Amino acid sequence: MDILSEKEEEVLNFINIYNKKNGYPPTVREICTGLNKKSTKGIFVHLLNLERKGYIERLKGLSRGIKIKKHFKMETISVLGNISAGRPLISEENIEDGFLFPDNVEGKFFLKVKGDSMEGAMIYDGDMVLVEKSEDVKNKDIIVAFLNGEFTLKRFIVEKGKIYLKAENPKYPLIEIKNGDDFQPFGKVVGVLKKL
Amino acid sequence: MDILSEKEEEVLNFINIYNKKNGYPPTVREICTGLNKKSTKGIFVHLLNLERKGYIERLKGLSRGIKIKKHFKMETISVLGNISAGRPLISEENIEDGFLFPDNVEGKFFLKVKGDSMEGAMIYDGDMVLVEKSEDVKNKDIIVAFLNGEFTLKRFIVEKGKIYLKAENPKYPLIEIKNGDDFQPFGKVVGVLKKL
DNA sequence: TGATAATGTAAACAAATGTTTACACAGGAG
DNA sequence: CTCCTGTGTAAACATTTGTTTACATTATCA
Repeated sequence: MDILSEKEEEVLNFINIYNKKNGYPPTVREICTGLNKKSTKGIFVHLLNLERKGYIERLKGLSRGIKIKKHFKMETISVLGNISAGRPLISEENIEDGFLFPDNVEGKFFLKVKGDSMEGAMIYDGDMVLVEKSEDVKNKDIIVAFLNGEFTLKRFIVEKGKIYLKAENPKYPLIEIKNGDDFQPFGKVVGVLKKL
Repeated sequence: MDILSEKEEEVLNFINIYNKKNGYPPTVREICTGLNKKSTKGIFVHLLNLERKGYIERLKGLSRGIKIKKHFKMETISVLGNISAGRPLISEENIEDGFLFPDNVEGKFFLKVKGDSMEGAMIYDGDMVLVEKSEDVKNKDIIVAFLNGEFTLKRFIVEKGKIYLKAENPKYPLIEIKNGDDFQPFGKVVGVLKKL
């Protein structure tokens, strides 16, 4: 990735902070006043450079049309279950197999765990698992998957050409994925959040 | 809080989803096309109502000047340590007493724990504690505090009129806060995120 | 030093966008 | 039915804002 000039760095940083504070990106003029510039020209050039170097994306012509590329953005993670007004994105209808399941959020998000099937992996009832949406799961990952009409949280096991879903609790049987099964990995668990 | 009409609910929801997906709020016209309306008038009225009822804040005249009030917004939490370009908000200078410490984020955020002083509370080296910024801490809360020039993570204990900071590990002594101490609670730990 | 690039000021232009006006239509309340 | 409210279309208007042009200033470097 191309290196940034001091000014470009300053601009990128300002956008990041502004975004964080206000919930939307600044206009070119807002960046100017924020950085004590009297003309938009310089900032405009910096924005072009930041785009050329791959740090941001510009939606040409649109107001506040600045998107900081994922890697250079202060990261945020969606927290579910907090939509208390409007038609909830996480509704009762989306509770499948003990999980609160989102239907609209990209990237990482939390799911609330119900049940004791993963206690062996230190994941307990009421914990929030941090899931990274991805269909590319590897052997021994703990994954969220869609299996025969239900969502489930299990460890993904590949052994001797066979695929298994394993609960980390001896109470529950090992599940083998067979040819006729409707199996679709949804994402992998990358963290566990315990509420205190 | 005033109740919303079906249409208003629809608009609020659209804004929330749009915001989540794009990182900035929609324009009035974008809401229109999103909800299959050919005129901006209806949506504009809904926005006025949403503001009057306290669900959103409007920055009059500004493009994309819609802020969803905290309680009605899909919540996001800041994750530190991911600022990999620009002048980092979390810099080496901010690592105090084993914590990555933010200097710019409001509300809740994660701090990375270094050390074993809170193992008794299931908080281990490398975990991320979710901290809610607040100077109002209660007895037995696990808190982040500034004590005599350093930040520290301890359990806050009030007993017989005395204040103590207690490490959840017998290796470390109980600390009593005395009159001359420079003690300032910074926030309370409301969760622990373990990376898998 | 002098050339060149980077950065900035000032001003103008065009597009995007918030806001308003005029009017239409449907449904409910009196 | 008639009035009122909520919602909508269509169109115009004013401001905000991205973009461009012309030129000045500053920094860098051979």
